[in-house]
Amino acid sequence: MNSAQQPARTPRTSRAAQIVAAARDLLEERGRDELTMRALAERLGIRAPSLYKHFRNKEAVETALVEDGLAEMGAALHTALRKASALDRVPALLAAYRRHALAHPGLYRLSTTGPLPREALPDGLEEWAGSPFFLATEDPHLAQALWSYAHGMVDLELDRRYPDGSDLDRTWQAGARAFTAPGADEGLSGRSSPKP
Amino acid sequence: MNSAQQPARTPRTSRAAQIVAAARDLLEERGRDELTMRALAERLGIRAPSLYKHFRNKEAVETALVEDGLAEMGAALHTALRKASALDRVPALLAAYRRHALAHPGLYRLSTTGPLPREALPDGLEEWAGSPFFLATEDPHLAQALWSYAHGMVDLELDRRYPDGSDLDRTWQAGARAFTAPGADEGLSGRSSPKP
DNA sequence: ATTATCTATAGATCTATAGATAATGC
DNA sequence: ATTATCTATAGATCTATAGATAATGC
Repeated sequence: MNSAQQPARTPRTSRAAQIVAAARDLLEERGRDELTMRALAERLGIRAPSLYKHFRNKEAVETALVEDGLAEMGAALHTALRKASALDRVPALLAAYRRHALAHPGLYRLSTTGPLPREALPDGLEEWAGSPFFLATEDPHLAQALWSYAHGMVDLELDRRYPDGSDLDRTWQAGARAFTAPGADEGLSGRSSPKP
Repeated sequence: MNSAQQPARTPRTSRAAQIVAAARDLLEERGRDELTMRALAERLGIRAPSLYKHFRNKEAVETALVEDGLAEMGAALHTALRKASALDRVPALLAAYRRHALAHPGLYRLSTTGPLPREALPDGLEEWAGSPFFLATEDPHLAQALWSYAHGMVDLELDRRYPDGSDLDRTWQAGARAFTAPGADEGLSGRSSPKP
């Protein structure tokens, strides 16, 4: 299981890094639909066609953002696990997941919605980002379920799907309890082992 | 808790119903971005401006689809609960949720993604559709967590975010076990009660 | 009479390429 | 020399309104 090093990142020229930074600001401030090549250029004080000297197309800009999103979420989760006591791994992981996602909702959405451009991402990044869930539980299927739970909570919270007055802190707690209850970890003893 | 009658639906002229049916086919066959007023008209053999005699705008067509999506998911879940034995409620509910969502992925996505047009939906429909989760567990917070789990699983499955070779049947089982493990239901005795 | 449809069109976008010009690095 | 930027523009869309014409219901 990959808990060690973060995989190597795709190199970026400094101009490309500036463009990605501006794209990210735009994404967080104005949302995904308004992340257009025109708006991005305008924010950088250049004309849209100039962007194409740095990125092949719009998708390449988005892929760079997805890469950042996965890497940063992975870093947040690995850090949370490292700091947690052995008994508190699941709640610590969930808290870090929620905090990170809500702090960067645009990037979270971009990197968790729709098809993942796996060919264009660094090898191992996706697995590394998800591996904390597999380190926090015994059974890999339970790990996938836990990850799905965290994603579902964040997704619904970002979309304001919970009724007004919901006490989401307590809902997160209830989920954490379910995933750590005695017996949650048991059952079919892990025959097949899904990866993150 | 609203487990009884499905709330009254918004009335539709027969032509409006045909338009919604065509919109739904388009949504399932070609996806959300390709659900345009032009494509919809073309599928019906008319010109796009004619649609505006039946729906105020595109959003109104989408709201009608969301209404159908919630009502049908609610019906599927209520039926599943009704048929399940008292001990099997959680797994039965999860199985029905998954089956229904995967059978109508376009509609599922449309009705669970982005802001919900609550003002334009029938009163009580959203609550009724979600109430089965609250009937399947004791603690309302656990119910919200269970709902979130189901949504997260479906969302990631539809987006093919699980690694190749994942045995999702077992992942669903692991989650169901977690939410029914002894102790999952316990903890803070329900002080505040979120609604579905 | 009323309703459904049509044509024509306004008004907004977007992504991306081609080729010219300005700025920078050796 | 090479790289970054610019202007100009092709080529696709979309949603929605206005006003004319055809179809339908009393």
